[in-house]
Amino acid sequence: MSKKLVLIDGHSILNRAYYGLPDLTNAQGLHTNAVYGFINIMFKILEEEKPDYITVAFDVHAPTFRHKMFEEYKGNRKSMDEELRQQVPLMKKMLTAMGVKIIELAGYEADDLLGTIANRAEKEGMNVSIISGDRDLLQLATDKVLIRIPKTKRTGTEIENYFASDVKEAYGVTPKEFIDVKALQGDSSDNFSGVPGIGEKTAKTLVAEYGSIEKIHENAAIIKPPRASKNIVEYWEDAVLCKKLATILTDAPIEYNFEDAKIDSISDLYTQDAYLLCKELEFKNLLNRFDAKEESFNISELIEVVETIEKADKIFEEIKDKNIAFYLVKRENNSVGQFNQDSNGQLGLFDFSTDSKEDLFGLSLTYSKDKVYFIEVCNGITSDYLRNKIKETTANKLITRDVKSQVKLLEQTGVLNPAEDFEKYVAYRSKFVDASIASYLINPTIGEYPLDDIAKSFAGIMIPTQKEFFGKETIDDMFSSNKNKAIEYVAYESYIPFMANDNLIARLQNDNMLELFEKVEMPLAFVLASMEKEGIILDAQALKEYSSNLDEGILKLQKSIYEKAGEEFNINSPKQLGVILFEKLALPNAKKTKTGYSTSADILDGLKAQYPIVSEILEYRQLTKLKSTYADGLRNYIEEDNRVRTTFNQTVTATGRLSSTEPNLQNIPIRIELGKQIRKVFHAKEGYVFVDSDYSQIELRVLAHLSEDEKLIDAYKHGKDIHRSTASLVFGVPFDEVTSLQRRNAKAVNFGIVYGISSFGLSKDLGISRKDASEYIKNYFEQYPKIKKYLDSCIERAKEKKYALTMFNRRRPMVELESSNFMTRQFGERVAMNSPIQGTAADIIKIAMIRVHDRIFKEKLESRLLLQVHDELLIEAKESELEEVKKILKEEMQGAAQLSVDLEIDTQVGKNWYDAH
DNA sequence: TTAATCACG
DNA sequence: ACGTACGTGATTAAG
Repeated sequence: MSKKLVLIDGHSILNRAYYGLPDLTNAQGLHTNAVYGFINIMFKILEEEKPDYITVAFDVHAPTFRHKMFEEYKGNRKSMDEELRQQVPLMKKMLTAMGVKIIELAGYEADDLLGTIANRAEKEGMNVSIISGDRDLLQLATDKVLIRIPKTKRTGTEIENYFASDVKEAYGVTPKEFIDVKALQGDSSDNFSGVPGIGEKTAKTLVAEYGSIEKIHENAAIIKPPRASKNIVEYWEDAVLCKKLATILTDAPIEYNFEDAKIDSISDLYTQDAYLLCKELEFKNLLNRFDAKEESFNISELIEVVETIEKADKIFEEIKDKNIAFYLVKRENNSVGQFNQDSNGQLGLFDFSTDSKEDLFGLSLTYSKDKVYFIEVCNGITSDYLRNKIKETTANKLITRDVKSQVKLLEQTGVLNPAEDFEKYVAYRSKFVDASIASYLINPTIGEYPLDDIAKSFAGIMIPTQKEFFGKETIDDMFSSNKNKAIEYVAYESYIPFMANDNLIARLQNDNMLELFEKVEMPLAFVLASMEKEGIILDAQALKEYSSNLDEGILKLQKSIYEKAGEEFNINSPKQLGVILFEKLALPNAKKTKTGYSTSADILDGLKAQYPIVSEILEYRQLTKLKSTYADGLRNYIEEDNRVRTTFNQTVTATGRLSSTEPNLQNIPIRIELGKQIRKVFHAKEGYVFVDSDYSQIELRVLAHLSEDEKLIDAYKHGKDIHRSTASLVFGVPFDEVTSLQRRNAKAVNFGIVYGISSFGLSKDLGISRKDASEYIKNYFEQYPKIKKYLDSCIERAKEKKYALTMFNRRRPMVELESSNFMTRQFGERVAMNSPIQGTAADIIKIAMIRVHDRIFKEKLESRLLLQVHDELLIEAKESELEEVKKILKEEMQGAAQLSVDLEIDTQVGKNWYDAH
């Protein structure tokens, strides 16, 4: 049987894959989509054809012979995207790792090499498949050489196949004649124009009839249409050149030995090197193909289930000052309780009733690389026994994942009270290492750090994702349906952090973030655990009344809007609303979004003065927002002790800020009075008051410090109104004569500076022309030259280092700055300016939180930190401790960082959050 | 699940 | 000529 050769047009397929797939990047920010797509196409072909030989041809970047001839024609050939360019060497590396033969030759395009090798192979009696996205290659088709063009469709990759007969059938000309067609017709992508007046159709007809441009030329006198007849003579020299350009060489002087391209089976490609590279590039799906090659890692061989207290005791005794990794496995159903539903299906109060005294399934414990213990809650091994053993252990480090949840489980019964022995608490706290927080610091732009990612990136171990492992089952389900499998997964929970630890710490050290990790993020997790456990009182009754009051207004507005619209529709649907406003009522200034008209507040704002229906819609939106998100939304989170407990997420934001979910207590209304009223339902418990402190303009102060701009520093040192001071400088008026409009504009400029200013953004915010906005910015930078210099340096440094940096060495990887897309690059520049400022402010308040929290415990106070809202801390303070708490907030918030300007805070006290802010 | 909108710093 | 302010999360509609 004849042998089979697969030839791949490297750049063409890489290009196809690049444009056919969404942008993919790995944790290091390498773009990988083209490589990924290429490999998928290649394996699909290989599996289908099972060839004996495989070779990939690439263009050489130096100008090639044919390319040189094109040069004058190809002046505007589009340069390759940076994201794609980066992937060319990566692709070659991957192919080399897989042992796939690569050919390239200076002076020749990949086409020429493909043509040449195909020609030689055919002469040796082989069958050849050429894989390319480029139809020019159709000229190479014969009855032994198959041209295959992959098309990426929604349903997957489909491939068009052409032997010589198929070319004839599809295009009406033979492969050789195909060249002549192209010579006449020209090629816009290669940018040569062919013979004027001859397009696709005429070219095909003529070539089909006469067979070549030479024959057409000979018969020029009699061919139709007349303009073709005339032009073929007039532009004959061009036509000849075009034919030469369009002809793919089949005799390039390439050294090539078929034996070098030989593969015995597809599995030859699954090498260890390729495996490691796929792992580095995070090609998860591809890794499955390597299963056979991979030395299989099977955790079940390492697991020992411990079911007696004697054995458990012995294990804990063995631990001296080793590192251990642990993970307490919670019973979801029992420990959390559940919401009751009322007759309307509304979620109501929280039910804490539970059948079992035990809230844990057990403890997953690792302290060496070849053993994982699962100590099960049974036979006298209680949940509290496990908690106490962890708390009392003399281990050096306590490695875990999601330390905040683990700490909350450990403190369930309040065994370790920081107030009892503060020093002991701090020593205990400093032992913890959280693998997810470490991963977050190393790359904060991912937002989630599942165990399988940590395993892959830092322990070099492939494990299933949680979803792959559990599917739709919960851990509780699995413990009852397939206990061994459940134990297998929770074994990973301690084993992976244990195995990843050294790499994580080394990486943090290498990136100068070990101090940030140990002194800020890890202690902060304990502070957050305490805050989450405390919760905050919400008055459900008051909330209900507030909601009913909103209902009245909403109904009224709804009725009036329907009347003015002349029909009933869903006001909440931007789609329906857009049609009513901009089609039925024909309002001006319609702006399109992807799906219809934009009905956002900034569009509607411009129309509300002329159209009463618009202001009613805006008001309706306000009221329904307040009702659904806040009045009714918050009510569902009230637990039976009247408190709401948010979750603070420490590993989501790219800048280092916290976020708050379920419910989000960082976006409670304040800007509009009606919304602000909601804060009255957040109140302090009996005998306590709220003390609320917020940093005054922390981001601008951070900017003053980082930029060392004397004028800004000076203004703060003299306690000047900063926006007025900016207005005075930017608009060139004496400080005392600044108008309120000037001050407002200056304030917007100051905000803009922090966001990474653009004239467009500023003009939109202020409703002024872009020209005026540019003028403001220009003046600003003239007055504050060091700020300009500083912001420029942020971009420069980010470009050089590929990350932005805060004062406390927090990093934000920056991939946008290298983008080929203008918009993305601009965004990258704004981010490079904003991240150090927003991030440093985030660092400072985190430090402040730890200091405040620790002072409270050191002084054995009963006041507690409840909430953080980016630049604000809310404390529930015992009335008798009020003065001390105010003192603590002032000292610890102001002392959190030493800047060249003082950190100032504003503090207010009140029985509820409305009065305290 | 995604897009649009709007609440906060 | 491009088409944007930085960082979040919840709700709703609609595919």
